[in-house]
Amino acid sequence: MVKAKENDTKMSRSALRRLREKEQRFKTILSAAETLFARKGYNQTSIEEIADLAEVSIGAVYFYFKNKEDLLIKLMQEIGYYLRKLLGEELRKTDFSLHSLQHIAFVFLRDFCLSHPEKITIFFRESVGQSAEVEDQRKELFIKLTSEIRDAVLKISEGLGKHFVTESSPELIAVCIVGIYERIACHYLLWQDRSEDMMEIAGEASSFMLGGVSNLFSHDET
Amino acid sequence: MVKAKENDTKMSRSALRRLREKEQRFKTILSAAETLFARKGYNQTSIEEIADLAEVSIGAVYFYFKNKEDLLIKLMQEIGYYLRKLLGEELRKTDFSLHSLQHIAFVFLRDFCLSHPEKITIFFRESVGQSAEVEDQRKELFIKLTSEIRDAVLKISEGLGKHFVTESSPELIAVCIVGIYERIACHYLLWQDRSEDMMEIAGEASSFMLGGVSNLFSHDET
Amino acid sequence: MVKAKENDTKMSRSALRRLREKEQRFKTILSAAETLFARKGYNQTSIEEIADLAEVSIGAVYFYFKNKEDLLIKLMQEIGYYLRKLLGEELRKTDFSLHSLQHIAFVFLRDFCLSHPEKITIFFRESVGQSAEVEDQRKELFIKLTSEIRDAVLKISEGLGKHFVTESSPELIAVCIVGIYERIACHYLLWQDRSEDMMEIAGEASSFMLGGVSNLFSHDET
Amino acid sequence: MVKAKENDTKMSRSALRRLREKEQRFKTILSAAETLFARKGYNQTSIEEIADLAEVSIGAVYFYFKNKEDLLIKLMQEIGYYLRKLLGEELRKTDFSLHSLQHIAFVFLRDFCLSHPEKITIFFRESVGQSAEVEDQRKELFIKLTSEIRDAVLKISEGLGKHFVTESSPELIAVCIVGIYERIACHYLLWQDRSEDMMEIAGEASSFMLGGVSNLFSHDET
DNA sequence: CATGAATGAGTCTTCATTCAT
DNA sequence: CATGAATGAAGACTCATTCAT
Repeated sequence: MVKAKENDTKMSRSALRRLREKEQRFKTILSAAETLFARKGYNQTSIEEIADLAEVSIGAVYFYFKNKEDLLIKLMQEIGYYLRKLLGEELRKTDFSLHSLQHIAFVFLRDFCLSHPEKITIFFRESVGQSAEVEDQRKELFIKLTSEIRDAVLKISEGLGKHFVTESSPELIAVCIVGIYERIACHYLLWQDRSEDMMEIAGEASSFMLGGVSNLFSHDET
Repeated sequence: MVKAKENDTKMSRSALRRLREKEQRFKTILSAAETLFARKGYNQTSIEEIADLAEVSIGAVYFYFKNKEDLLIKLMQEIGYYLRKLLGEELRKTDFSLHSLQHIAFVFLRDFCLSHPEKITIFFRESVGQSAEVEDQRKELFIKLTSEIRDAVLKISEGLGKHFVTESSPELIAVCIVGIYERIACHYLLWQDRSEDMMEIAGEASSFMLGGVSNLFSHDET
Repeated sequence: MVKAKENDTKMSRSALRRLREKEQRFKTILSAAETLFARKGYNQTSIEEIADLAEVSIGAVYFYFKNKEDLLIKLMQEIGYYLRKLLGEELRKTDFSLHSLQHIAFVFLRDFCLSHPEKITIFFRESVGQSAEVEDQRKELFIKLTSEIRDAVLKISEGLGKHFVTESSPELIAVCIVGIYERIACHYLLWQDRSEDMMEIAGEASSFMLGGVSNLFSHDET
Repeated sequence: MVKAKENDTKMSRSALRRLREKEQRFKTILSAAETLFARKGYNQTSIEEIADLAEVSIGAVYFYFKNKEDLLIKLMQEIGYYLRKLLGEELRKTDFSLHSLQHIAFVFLRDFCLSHPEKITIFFRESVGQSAEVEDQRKELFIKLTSEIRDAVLKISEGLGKHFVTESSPELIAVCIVGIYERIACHYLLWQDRSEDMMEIAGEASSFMLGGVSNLFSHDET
């Protein structure tokens, strides 16, 4: 009995280790893909190159991922998960003032864009125009982000005791905010390397954003 | 002499006709590429399909265009030329009031996005992440658009006798405006088909934009 | 000694159980292969699928069978063994009249073809044109079957006190008989599903067969 | 006018030559595939090998044939066309006596099997068990052959003023005949090389066949 | 100039087989 | 013995591009 128990523990240990190793492999391959997709572009990267960088065989890539497209989709999911977790944490801490919107935008630029240039490259460039499935993934993530920002905007307005000019204003505001920060990331980080000026840019951008939001508050109360 | 002249005239006539035919061919092929790139995607479209749709031979495509990438670049140039002409005309008519900014945005959505869905598909999706050269073309167009908007914003501020908080504000404002309208086009036209609501959306979007611009006006002047 | 004996008995018991289990495993895997080869085709079936259906690991398949080809060969051997046992039993019961030939054919169609559609699929279709070794196996089985039928035909002719036109007639007769029943199985069972009409078909087929055999009896005696 | 006509003729000439060359290419590639499929087997032959033997590029193979399977299907069609033309000519010449059946069988063995060993290899071995589409092609050809023989048998019986035991007898007879000659071809040509004895075998085989046919004639007529 | 047949490098993908645990 | 992750050779197939006619 005792021995069996010991065996059990032993097996569970080695099984756990195997599981950990599998996850590690998965991550290593995904990370290699991320690096190469960002560096050379999705279409210009071959599975063989990914396998080489991850120091595994071609077959291993296909053991962990259905095909090349799957790598990109999984990468998008990971990016989406990371980004939404990051912003979600900030949203949860928020005091529902306009200031908190500024803070979230700031976090997006500093902790996502500046810290993970490969991720924005993939999200804003390499995942565009590849295939219907990837496009769906992209669209879904954008829509989720937009609706989360819309909800935050709505809550902030409630916190301020204000209404918007129309019912659909919060969504439009969210779309505008997403657009602003997407373009800032592309313009100042992917195209020009203005990393050092980013915090200054972020400041003005949040002024712009807040001006935009304020302008859609309804004035017909009290 | 006379004969030569006759010949000259003759040649010039047929030469002109040939020239016209050549231009026509060029346009037909480019138009076929536009249609297919927008419908099936750049990577999923083969030269043969383009030749078929344009009712020319594969060789003809290569006579008028260096390679497949060249088709996309020429298409981007055409789109860029068209868009800048469209916006340029509006900018020239402007009275340099904030209202004129609204008008330009309106024209962009109505006369470009709504009227040419294939063009925005190519510009905002199919031309992304393809190759360094296409990316450069995209970047260049974006930067030109941005700087034109920046100049307009600057002139408007001068017209209003106002300054911006920093010297780089006009550029940032332009980046934000471009971002807002790019995302609106993607979100409401490529992803959701909200063509009918577009004018309403345009109204709120311009409110947002104007609020953003106003918020970056410097307040330290008498 | 006693203890050793006890141990021996013990080992022999568990060894027997193990042996039984091993045989069971072997059969389970072979049966899974049979099912899948018949359903999806040999080339379209992967070892993994066989392992899955047999509820064993890929490694287990390779423990019991040298390689994929070996599975097919073992399957052919099993089919051959089964078929020859079936026909052999009938041949042993025979009274060496022409009637017994009829009976054997009948047994072939009813107890082999109708009862084991997967076996005829593999024997008449999936084992064809795969590899030299499989082809050899097929050939060997066909030749054994043919020579058994030849021997039966010979004995029957002796029983009837007749000779054949040439010495090689019995073999040719056997070849013809095998061909007739192979094609009947393919035509009426694999291609058309005429299972219900099979017994009627069998009747006429045996008339044909007997007519063929009779026609090769030599007439130059007494 | 005259010149135009000349030009026309010229173009038509070179166009014709091109057309001939295209057909030639097609045949060369198909012939290379036939040789290799028969020699090494369908699965063991790569497109590259076919291209090499035909002295064309891999791309050329794909220009003329949709894919590897298409090569096999086209080959089967060609074989089927050839075989049916061969037998059809004989059937047309027939005097609708039992003797003509013998003749057709003889032609099949001599002019098809003996003269085109690669064709029977592909038809009786390499086209078996490859894919649903190839199997359909095979089946269709077999069924056409069978029904042609059935019709011939029917006409012969009419010529002899005889009936068969059942309405479906002619079809069964055709199935048996096809089976007999298929197996003879496999047994004596593909497996054993009994080419020299073929004519002798053919003689006995036709005796067998005729015996079989006669045995299915109905006896209940005056 | 126009044609479209021909090229062949480049990639993805499969899967039988192995072997460390 | 059993497992199943890992291997990597092999092959089908694509398609942008060229060039002889």
